[in-house]
Amino acid sequence: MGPSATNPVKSIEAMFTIVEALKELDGAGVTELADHLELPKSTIHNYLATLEQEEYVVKEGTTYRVGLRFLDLGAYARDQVEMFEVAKPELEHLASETGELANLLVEEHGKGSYLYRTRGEMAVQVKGHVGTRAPLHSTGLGKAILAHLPEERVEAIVDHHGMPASTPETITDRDELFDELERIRDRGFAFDDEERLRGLRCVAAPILANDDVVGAISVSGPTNRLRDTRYREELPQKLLEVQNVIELNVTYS
Amino acid sequence: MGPSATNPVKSIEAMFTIVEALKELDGAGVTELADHLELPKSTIHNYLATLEQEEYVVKEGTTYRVGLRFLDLGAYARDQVEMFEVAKPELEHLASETGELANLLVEEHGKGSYLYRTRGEMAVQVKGHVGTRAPLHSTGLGKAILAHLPEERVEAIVDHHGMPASTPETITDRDELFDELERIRDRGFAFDDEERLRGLRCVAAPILANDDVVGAISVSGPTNRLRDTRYREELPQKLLEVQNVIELNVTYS
DNA sequence: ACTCACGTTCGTAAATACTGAACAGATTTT
DNA sequence: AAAATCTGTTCAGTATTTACGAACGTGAGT
Repeated sequence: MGPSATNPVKSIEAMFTIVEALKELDGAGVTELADHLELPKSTIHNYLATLEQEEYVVKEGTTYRVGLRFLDLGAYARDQVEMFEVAKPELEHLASETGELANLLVEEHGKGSYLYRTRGEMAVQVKGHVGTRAPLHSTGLGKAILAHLPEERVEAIVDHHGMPASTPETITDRDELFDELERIRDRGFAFDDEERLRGLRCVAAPILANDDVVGAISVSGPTNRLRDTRYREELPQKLLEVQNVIELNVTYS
Repeated sequence: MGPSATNPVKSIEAMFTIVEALKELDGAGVTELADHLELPKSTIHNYLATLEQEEYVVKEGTTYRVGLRFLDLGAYARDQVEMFEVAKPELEHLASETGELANLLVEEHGKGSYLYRTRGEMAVQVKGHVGTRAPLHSTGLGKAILAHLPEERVEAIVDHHGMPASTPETITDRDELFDELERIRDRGFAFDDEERLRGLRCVAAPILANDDVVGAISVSGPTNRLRDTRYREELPQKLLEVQNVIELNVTYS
């Protein structure tokens, strides 16, 4: 799962530490970053100057910021996911029909990456932007994916990432997770009842292409609006219709 | 414009060369990349292994691909641009009202970065994804931005990037560009008559916040559909309405 | 069974990145 | 107005680290 390089290029590790700190701090100056990371000013300066030269970081006066060039690479990576272009309009349809938030997630390095999120009329304000990574075991989307991954991969993922609780409802027991995954396989879709965020429910379905999971889609909204038959039947049905359309278009293209 | 670091970290330069090659080749193996970049296999291997360890590159069997983690940084950088959230729904409105392609561009490092593109019913198929970078002098969006940048910055940008022709219509003469920029300032918006792509016309307007350009919006479509009063009056008017809404929301927020 | 292509490991020579101290601007304090 | 204190930046030497070729391991194809 977490393959560490035998001869890692340390400068690259350091660089990402710096860029991620720059993100965390919402931009920072040389001194501020040096203090934060406990590294010499001159070192930080060299890295930032290099990153600016490569145009991956922007310098505004005395503060450095994460640059848009990462969006070039990131959006490229997203477009490489075949399903994305097909799923996008379908999710928009789903969001506007349900009025809630519709999501698309894919697995990478044992975590989930949101490829797309689109809001319906009444949708909750989303916290994480596109590209955000989330644990698989504590989201409906993630569970839908795990349910269709080979068992040894699921084992490996859980071994490596653990099962940290996001809310009191998060599944933190291994056996319980495997039971849940079986239920999801039987049922064809997953529920997420405040397992990731308090007050947020979610219905999710996997996207399969030739028996391989390529991602998952979901609709999420506040618990008080997602309940009874709307939560249990209506939304799942709408979701499965969209799932079907996407799968058809992905498989034959 | 192109500030080269005094003590650049060469490994970082090399890393981006490798990642960008990986993008260009749409994923590649160690040997293929080594041949392409004329570097030893073992070197490439160390870089890719490091990038994978940091989860910025994905390994599928024997080929390495640009990973979605770049999307995390990229989407973050995009969300940092205040105007983005405000402009997004307005552009969607613009696209659906005109049926054409609506765009949002900001300047960074003397180039334009597309932050958002959304298609109306009849919109041309876009070639570049979000995040793509384009020259400023040869696009309507770019010219709209240049027109409101301090003259010395425009000089510096042109000095550094030159004025390469994309089509026969591209402005390649410095004086001609400055004349055009003045026309754009007087008029309040820019035309792009196949200067970037043959057969594609475009109307663009700057977004100003406290007299500073923060970006530009546009509508673009095929020349045969964008002509006469639709091109000269209708679209500009719609564009300026949207510009107005965005500027109001950006300035007071 | 052999070959060929691939990715990977390893040890070392040589390049280079890291560092603290000194420098240069800006801004704030006195 | 001078001084103190921020800021980012430069510099040069050493010690680390990277880059490299050759050898290795693995799997596919013949």
